[in-house]
Amino acid sequence: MTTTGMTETSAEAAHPAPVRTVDALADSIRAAGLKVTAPRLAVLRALADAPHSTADRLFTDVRTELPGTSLQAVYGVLAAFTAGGLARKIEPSGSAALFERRVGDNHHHIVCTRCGTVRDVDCAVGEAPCLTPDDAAGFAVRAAEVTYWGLCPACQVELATTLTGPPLLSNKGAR
Amino acid sequence: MTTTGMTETSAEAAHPAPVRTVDALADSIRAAGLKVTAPRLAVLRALADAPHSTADRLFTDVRTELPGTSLQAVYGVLAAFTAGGLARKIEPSGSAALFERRVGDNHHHIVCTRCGTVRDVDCAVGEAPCLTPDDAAGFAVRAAEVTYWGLCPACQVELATTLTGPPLLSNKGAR
DNA sequence: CCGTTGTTTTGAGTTATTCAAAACACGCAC
DNA sequence: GTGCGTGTTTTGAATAACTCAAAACAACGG
Repeated sequence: MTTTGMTETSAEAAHPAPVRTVDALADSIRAAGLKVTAPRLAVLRALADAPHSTADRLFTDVRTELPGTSLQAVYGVLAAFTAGGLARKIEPSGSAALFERRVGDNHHHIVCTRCGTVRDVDCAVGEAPCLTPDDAAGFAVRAAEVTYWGLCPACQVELATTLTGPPLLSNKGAR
Repeated sequence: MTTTGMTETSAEAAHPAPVRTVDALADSIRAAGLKVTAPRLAVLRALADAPHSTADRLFTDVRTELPGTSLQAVYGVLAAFTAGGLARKIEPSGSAALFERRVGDNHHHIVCTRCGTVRDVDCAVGEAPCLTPDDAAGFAVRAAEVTYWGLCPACQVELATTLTGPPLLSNKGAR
């Protein structure tokens, strides 16, 4: 655990309400051309509950409902999901990879520099956003990824009140 | 070296011509409030020669002119440079951290999904670019970082001619 | 129900990076 | 110029986050 918890606490409804019933989850897994298995269902549900989670966090979550699961299984499931378009992998600088159920929309992320919390941010520029740099140096651009860095509301408050300014970035498991 | 050569071959003049004379390099190090040492000079010069290099690549480069240098020293130097505003660290998904001499301007990067080459891209939207998302979810935004993904000119050619397609370097968000 | 093929477990390896203690050296004071 | 204090670098080792591979296992089409 190099950096922070980089996860969401709980009630973190994504814009499109995430599917949670077992059969709905199973359906989306099947729809991605994958076999439906217990670990996959568990990971997908954990992902619905806590977007922007690390593999490790998902592993812990999954273990509570499916104790026999291995970490490698979680990595495998996430790789399959990512390849199948069921999930998206993001890798903010300084943190382990985070996963979220992919919405197909192209949204971006804002990361708190202090506590590591991640939130979704809709693309300001509409559909294909910053997708066209002025000079792409001859590259055929396929995708653009924007990461915003800043202070989350909670950390703003903490910094404002706590004039005794100690922490700043890389605080431990402050969930 | 998990991925590819994530570096620049050679003649890769950054927009503002990089400083290369020993005393100029020394000056900028001093200006950052750091002691001038041989490893630091070597790393800074290597960085001028090959922007977007990994610590390991810089280590190799530095070794040719300063054989006694340790990898940890390079990491230390880069950390000091980054903290002192002499260099910038970028971490494209799937690759080790890359370093470049920071220009203070806010430019972004385009990464080839096939060979890993990185180029600078000026911000299309002017000074403070995509810095203001519509809804920042209450975050105090401090910075925005854009990463473009696509095919570099060379790889476009290779893919076009080599119809025998054994391509693709663990392709990222190619959607 | 059965076999095939895709998954998961088990066990081990790798890479990029960080930590810590001791040797060293830059550059200011004298 | 020389000595010294503090910042650097070397040396040595540890860690986090993944990845690889072989064997056990289980979905699901027939």
